[in-house]
Amino acid sequence: MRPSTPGLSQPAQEGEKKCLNSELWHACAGPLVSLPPIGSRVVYFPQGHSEQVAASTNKEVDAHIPNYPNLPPQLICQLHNVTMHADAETDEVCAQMTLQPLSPQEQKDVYLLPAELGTPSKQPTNYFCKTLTASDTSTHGGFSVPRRAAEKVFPPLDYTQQPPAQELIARDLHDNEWKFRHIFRGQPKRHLLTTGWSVFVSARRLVAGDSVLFIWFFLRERNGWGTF
Amino acid sequence: MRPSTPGLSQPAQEGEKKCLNSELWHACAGPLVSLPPIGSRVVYFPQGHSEQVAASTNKEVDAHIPNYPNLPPQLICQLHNVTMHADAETDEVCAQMTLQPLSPQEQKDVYLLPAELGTPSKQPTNYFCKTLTASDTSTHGGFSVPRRAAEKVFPPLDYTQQPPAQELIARDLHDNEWKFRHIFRGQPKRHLLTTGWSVFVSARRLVAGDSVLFIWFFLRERNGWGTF
DNA sequence: TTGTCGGCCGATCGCCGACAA
DNA sequence: TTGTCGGCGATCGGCCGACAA
Repeated sequence: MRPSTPGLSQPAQEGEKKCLNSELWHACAGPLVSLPPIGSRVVYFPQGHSEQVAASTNKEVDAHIPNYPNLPPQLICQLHNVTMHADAETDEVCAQMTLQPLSPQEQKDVYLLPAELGTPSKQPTNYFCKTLTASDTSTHGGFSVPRRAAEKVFPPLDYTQQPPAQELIARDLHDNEWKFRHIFRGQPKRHLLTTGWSVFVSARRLVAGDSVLFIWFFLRERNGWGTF
Repeated sequence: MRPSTPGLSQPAQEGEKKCLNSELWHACAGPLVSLPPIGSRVVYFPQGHSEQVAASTNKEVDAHIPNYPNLPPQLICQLHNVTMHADAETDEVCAQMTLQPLSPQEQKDVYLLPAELGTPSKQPTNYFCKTLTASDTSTHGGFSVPRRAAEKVFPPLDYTQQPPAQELIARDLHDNEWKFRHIFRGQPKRHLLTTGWSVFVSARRLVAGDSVLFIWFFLRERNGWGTF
């Protein structure tokens, strides 16, 4: 979670769309990350923020990032806005917060409410994560869906058809839409994603070892070998 | 030409390689751009540099770029080093200069030599530039070489062969090597680049309307509709 | 002179079950 | 249960000259 420069913000998303993306965002961020509610008070550490920005942009602090020597080491602020973001390339998630410093008088005015301690993030239960194999990412075929995963998070197939198959429409963190043919075939029978899968692999430049996360019909992919 | 932060520099290239790249760099920069010789004195404008960096990085000056209010509007400097650069994606060229401010006494010590006025850049004559057509960039075929261009800048073909053909090895601004099959065929006869051309087009993500510039056996491509 | 196209052939893609780990 | 492979049909890439602008 990388809070960005105070004072810059983007319009918040609203309605059902926000709820859905919020769940996907939290699934990617993991159970240890919780966001404070809007209106609550938070502590801002200018020095830590400055160092973090320097580290993440590979620039020297003194050369490119202004530091304000007369700022106190920590500032009590009120949280005005939170927006969730994800890197277009890697799907790394971060949150952007608009903070307003409180005057000493304002700090005294309000007591720390228990609600401001932050609510633990709600983790989705209907999801599965798989590390991609060489066969999954090769151009030779599609994606092998682990059986329990398919039964848990995909819509049920009509097993009276031969073979049972359906079209899945998934949406990633950036609201891009992906279509996959989901089929149950072979001997022994197994779940596969065929048509549409290779487009996704090449578009997101996935390689063996990367992971994909499916939540209901939403998905994201993640680079590297990390686990949830 | 975008001079970068003073005080940062990279090792200069030497020998024949530098000469070749220097010529290619000047061909891309155009006839209006000339570089001052090393050791000469130049005037540095901190305010203009700061604004230019802000514009090119789309950031606000006051938010991310330190300005030094007690700097004079212009600084007489001595040029210690010049290195030529090109954007890895677009081949946009720029030069990086190491400048050292001169003390008032040092400024008096030397007279402005005529040599310091800068030598006009030497433009290559053996080159050609072509704006890519739909056929040039489609996957259906190769690249149509304008006849006069082929005769002027490509090595002469052996017309006793049937058809006359040869392998061209070209090197771009970044010292990447590209191989093309150059053939003279068809009715009426014309020069074409076939094998190897599509690899170049997809690697540099060229589309119709982009331009390519060939100099002897060296080449670069340029995005957009600009002309030389 | 050169941009676009149909023809054609080989390479690759991608869906299938076989098979074994 | 699922990762990899051979088989094979469909699609695409890319080289050719025809033709016209």
